[in-house]
This record gives sequence, structure tokens and C-alpha cells, in this order.
Amino acid sequence: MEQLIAEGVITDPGSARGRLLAAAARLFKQQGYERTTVRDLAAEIGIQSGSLFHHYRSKEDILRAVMEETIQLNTALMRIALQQAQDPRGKVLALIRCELQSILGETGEAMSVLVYEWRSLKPDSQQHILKLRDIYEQLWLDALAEARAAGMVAIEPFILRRFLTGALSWTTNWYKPDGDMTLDELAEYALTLAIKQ
Amino acid sequence: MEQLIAEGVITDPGSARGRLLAAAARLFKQQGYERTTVRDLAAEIGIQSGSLFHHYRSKEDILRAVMEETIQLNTALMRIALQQAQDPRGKVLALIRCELQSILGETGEAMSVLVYEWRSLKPDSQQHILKLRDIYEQLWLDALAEARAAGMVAIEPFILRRFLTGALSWTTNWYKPDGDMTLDELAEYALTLAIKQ
Amino acid sequence: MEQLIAEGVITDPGSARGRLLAAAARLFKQQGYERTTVRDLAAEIGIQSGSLFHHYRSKEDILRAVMEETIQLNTALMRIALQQAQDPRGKVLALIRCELQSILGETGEAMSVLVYEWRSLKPDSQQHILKLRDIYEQLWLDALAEARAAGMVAIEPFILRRFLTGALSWTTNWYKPDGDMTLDELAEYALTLAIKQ
Amino acid sequence: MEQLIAEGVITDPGSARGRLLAAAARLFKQQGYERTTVRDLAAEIGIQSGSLFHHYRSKEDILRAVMEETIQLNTALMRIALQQAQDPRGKVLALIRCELQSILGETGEAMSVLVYEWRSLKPDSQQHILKLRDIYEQLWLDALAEARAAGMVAIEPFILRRFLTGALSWTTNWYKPDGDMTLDELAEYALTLAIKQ
DNA sequence: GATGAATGAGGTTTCATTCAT
DNA sequence: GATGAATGAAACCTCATTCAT
Repeated sequence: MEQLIAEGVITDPGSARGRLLAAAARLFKQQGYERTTVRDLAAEIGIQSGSLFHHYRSKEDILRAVMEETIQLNTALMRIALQQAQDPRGKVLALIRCELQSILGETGEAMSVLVYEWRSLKPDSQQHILKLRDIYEQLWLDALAEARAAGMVAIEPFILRRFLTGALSWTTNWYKPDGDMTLDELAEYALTLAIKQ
Repeated sequence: MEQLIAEGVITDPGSARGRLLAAAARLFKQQGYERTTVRDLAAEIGIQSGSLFHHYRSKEDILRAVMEETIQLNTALMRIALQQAQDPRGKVLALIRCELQSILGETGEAMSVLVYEWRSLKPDSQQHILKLRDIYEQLWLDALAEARAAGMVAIEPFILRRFLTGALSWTTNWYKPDGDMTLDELAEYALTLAIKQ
Repeated sequence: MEQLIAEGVITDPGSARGRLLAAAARLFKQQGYERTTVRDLAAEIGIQSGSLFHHYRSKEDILRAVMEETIQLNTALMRIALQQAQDPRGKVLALIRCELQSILGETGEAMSVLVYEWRSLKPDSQQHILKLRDIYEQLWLDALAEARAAGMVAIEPFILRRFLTGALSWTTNWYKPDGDMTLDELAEYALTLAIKQ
Repeated sequence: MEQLIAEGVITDPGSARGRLLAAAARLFKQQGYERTTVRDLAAEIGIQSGSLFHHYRSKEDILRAVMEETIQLNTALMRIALQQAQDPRGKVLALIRCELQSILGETGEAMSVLVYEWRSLKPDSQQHILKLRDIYEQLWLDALAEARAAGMVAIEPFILRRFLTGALSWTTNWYKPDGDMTLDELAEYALTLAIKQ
């Protein structure tokens, strides 16, 4: 993590900007982007609303930064996870587990925002994020293609990935981390959707 | 359909209220509830914004009506589809196809609204819709339990349903009805997620 | 005047929009456009600030309307004055008197705004007003050219008009209508700048 | 010029304060005082906005300094020009040429500011500048009275000066220094307004 | 002298809702 | 039922100014 901060991939969560982004992710998820006022955001990190605009030029800019950091971070984390996986099954499981961690763990709020607040981005911000998202998605498509070549996947990677995107992102609405099921178990269950046993 | 209208399950789409609900669903999906103004809604059906309030007491009331009608209609449609299915596999396939039709067909906009605008409902409206949703969900759980009893499903119905909810609702973001894949093919693919062949 | 209102050249000063334009001209002159808040404007005509935006889409729109109405009205008044003048000297005097009345009379505030707040208009509004201004200016150039042809003017109409524009518009800063000098006397003095005796 | 700097009449244009005043004059003319932010000013001379306040106590103070320096400088320049003129006609021409140089030359921006931003000064600053302005204006009135005594001027000096003030200051809006007409020619034309040939 | 984060009052504008006609 | 002017609270954002470093 320190390395990712040093590389500029993500903002130091201890800095003013970092705390702002974390608060924004939390509030945007809880209340929605539109219903979250800049005063809410400022109050959450203990500054005045006008002071926000020293860090970001507009409210939309904050949304964009939340999304961008999230996708950058998760792409980096997925790359690391993939390096440690051995076989196709392991790779797909690694991706599932990684994405679930993104969705259900510390960055979960930001991931939700990425899904639910897309329409609130201006078109050019959307373009920018889409490019980053393509890189992320390519990691998935490569791993699924490998599994398919090994005869482990019944349907086209392209379609399967889309089903998985929906299934995994939806977990944010029902999975309770402190319930009976561990996140690893959840990942194994999800794997059964994708891969024939 | 006429029967459902006659029974009061849904509003006549030709009536002023019906056209308003359809417009609201469309605009709420496109722009989001918060970004859609009552002026937008009024303009869409050719009246002045003040006149909206002769039909609904508030903007939130319109959102609630969109959601309620959608869930009522789809529950009714699912009941009909279930009656025509024979075996467990057929029932699950019928539910998948039915839900996909809801999501991707004429009522798709309203279904999206149901998912994306949940937070914009007041708590008591949420309670009301949740009850209707429980009825709908029970139809799913019953069918999946039957398939599980027949040894066709690897994981618990409760969990599987949640995965399917996400996977199917997400199709609204990528499936193109006028592309290569028919909706029936899409349903078959989705079935492979749920049921062992 | 009633006819100009009926023709749509200017807004009825009794209507809400008309009273708003008059108040805007007065305040914009007194305090400047930037220092005049929409709350000031609204208070001046006894409505709430939000209600302004039923009449005009933005503050800049109000400025533009003030300018446009002023120039339209004064062009119309100058046409009428010209019709009643006989010879070149009479025409130039008519124009001078007419412009002084615009500057120092009831529409004086709006004329000042036209001069002093030009930079506050957006470029496309400027374009729009410039076209109207060209029509107005042509009336002047024609009359001065006639006087020049009659040997009454020492310098080019183009240059003379510009000198006069400045000299006449500046009167707003010093001439007191209730002082010793009548407006007609002032006009005669100004005529001595332009025309050899 | 060096002498005027040494005497403290104007600020050294090479100093930080001097560059700030020049930048302020330029920006205030281009955009208006209200629309020019202290950030604009600071950026123009390459410092941070907070640092401005080491040089001037407030933004209004900068405006006041621009105006004061301009009027002091131009009063001094007019005195010098007058000394070199022989007869009444020469004196009036010298004043016209001098004022045109102020308006159209290097200090033109500041002269514009003096005219257009008057309302943005606080009343006590206005008082202060008015006193300086009176000294400047007296030079004009004396010269015109002399010409009048010589039978060269048709109307009262007081009125004529006001007409000239407007006519000359307006040149900033139309005269192009790099066009066909030289500044000396322009001054001669202006003289025809004032003095019988 | 300079910095730049922070302030906080105040700016324009939006918008759901009301109500006399 | 419909209109549309008006409301008024609240939204985002700006900006001159301060001050610890």
C-alpha cells in the first residue's frame, strides 16, 4: 500500500485529500451522490464547505477522483493476486476473491459508487474512467479465456464476465461480513457459477 | 394485460396517470430520480409542472408508484409463467426468462429504477415496497428449493437467488435486444449459472 | 409608447417583467452590474430572489434585456424625431436632442448600463446587441454625411460621430436636469461641437 | 520619468508593487474590477494570492493606488506639456494631446479604470481621488478660460471641458494606434471641436 | 516576504410545491 | 383538471482575507 501511495496510484488516506475521498465514498454510497451535499462532505472531515474547493474544483471532480482511485487501486491489487495464482481455476478464483474484497472490504463504498453513480459523471469524465475500466476488464477476460481453453467454462468469456460482474457487485446488497459465511466461502460459491466442477 | 388493468394491479398506460408513470420510469432510468425535475416529467407528457400535483401528491409519490406497479405487474407475470412450466428446470428457466423480460423489455426502465433509486424512497415507502418484494422473491425461492431437492442445484437457494438477482439485473447495462443473441438464448446461458447440466 | 408596447418593441412597464427591467437599469447604473445581487433586484420589485428566474433565465439575461430594449426603443424614437426634422442641421440637432433625452431622461439609467456594463455580457449576447447598435448608428452616420455634403461639418462623419458619442454619453456624469441649463440648451451647445456656424 | 519615481509621485514599474499596479490596471480594464480576482492579479505577476496582502491591505487599496498614481502622473505630465506651449491654442492642443496620450498610451488602461471603476471605490477613497482630480481639472479650466478670453471658444469653459472629457475618454473604445490616423492627427481633429478656426 | 490551506459570508441558480385564477 | 407565477429553502460555488509555517 505504501508503495502504491508513493507511486501516486492512490492518495495517502491520511492526507486531507485522502480523508475527503474516503468520506465521499462513504457518503455517496449511503445517500447517493445527488443527495450528498458539499456541506455534508465538508462536515464529515471537519472543514468548511468552501474549503473543499481547494482540493477539488467541483463536486463532480470529487466523484471522478473516487472512481478513478478505486479502479486504479483494484487493478493494481488484481495484478498482484494474479501473479500468485497457478492454474486457470486458481486465477479465476483469485479474481473473484479480489473483486469481492474490493466490493465488500474497505474500498467497497467506492466500488458501489462506481456502479451506482455512473450517470452523475459528465461524459468526458466517463470516457476517462472507461479507459481505465477497459484495462481492468482485460485482466478478467484473459483469465476466463484461459479457463475456457482448458474446457472449464461452458459459455463465452465475454458473457460470463458480465454475469459475474452483476452477481458479484450485487453482493454488496446482501452479504454480511460478520455473518456465517466467510468471504472465501462466498468466493467459492461464486466460482461454482463460473466453472464446471 | 387488460385483466390486470381491470383488477387495478396496474394503471391503464393510456390514461394520464399511466403515461406519467411510463415517462417517469424512462426519465428516472436515464437521468436518475434526483436529476429528473418535475418540470421534465410534466414536459414529457405535455402538461405544466403544477398540474402534476393533481395526480400525485409529491415527486416521491411518483417514484413509489413506479416501483409498486412494476413489482405488482412482474409478480403477476411470474405467476402466469410458472403455471405453464412443467418440471423444476422448466420453472427456473421460466423465472429467468420472465425476469429478463421485465428487465430488458417494456418495463425495463421501471425495473432499473427499482434497483437504482431505492435510496431515494422514504423509509415507510421502502417498507411498503419491501413487503411486495418478499412475495415476489418467495416465488423464486420456492422454485429453486424444488430444483435443489431434485439435485440440480449446487448451492443454497438463498445464495443462488442473490447471485442471480445481480447477474440478471446487470444485463440492462450490456445486453442489446437487437444484437446477435436472442433473449431466450440469454436466458439459457443464465440457466447454466444456476443448474448443473 | 403604447404602440411600441403593442408592437413588442418594448415590454409594458406596468408588467412584472417591465418593472423588473426598470429596476435592473436603475440598480445596474447605481451600483454596477456585478455589485447588484439578484436579491437586490428581487427586493426592488417586491418578490423573492428565486422568482426572478421565472422571468429571465439568468442575471446576465436581464442585463441583455435591459440593453436590447433600450436600443430598440431609442432607435424607434430617433426614427420618429428624424421624420420631423427639415434640413441637415435640424436632423443633427434632432439626433443630439434625442440621444440626450435617452441619456438624461427616463431611459438614462439603461443607456448608462449599455455603456458601462458591456464587458459583463457574454460574447454571443454582445454580438446580438452589436447588430442592433449598427442599425442605430447608421441613422447617425447618414445624417452627418448629409451635413458634411452640405459643407457644415469639418471632419469625417465617422470620426465626428465617435467624438459625439463620448461627449453626449458623458453628460450623464455632470448634467443636472434641474439646474440652470435646459436640455434643449445643452443640445444646442453640443451642436456647436459638430457643426460650423 | 526617473525623476517622478525619485520624487515618489509614481511607483517604480520595475518593483514588485509597480508590476502589480500595471497588471491591475490591465486586468481591471479588460475584465472590470469586480470580475478580476486577487488570484488573477497574483498569477499575473507570479506570486500566490495570499502574498498580495503584503503589498496592499485590500483589493480596493490596489484599485485606489492605480487611480491615484494615474492621476498624479498625468497631472505632472500635463504641467510639463503646458510649459512648452506658447499661445492659448497651443495650450489647449497640448492638453488634448497629453490627455489622449494618457488614454491611448501606456497608462491608458489605468485611465479607463479611473472612468469605469469609480463606483467600486469606497466613499472616502473617492473623496481622496476627487481632490487630486480637481487639481488636474483646474489646469484644463485655466487653459480654456484663456482661449475663451481670446475669443476662440464659443461656449463656457466649464461645459466645453465636460464635452471634451467625454469625447476624449471615449476614444479608448474606437481609436486604433496602429491604424491610419496618428495620435497627433486625432488631437487636431479633437481641437476642431473646441476651437473656432 | 512568501506560501497555501482554510475561512465564512455571500453569490447565482435550482426546484418541489402551493394557490389564485 | 389545468395553469403558471410565486415561494423559499437549499444547492453548488466563489473569493477576499487570514495566518501558521
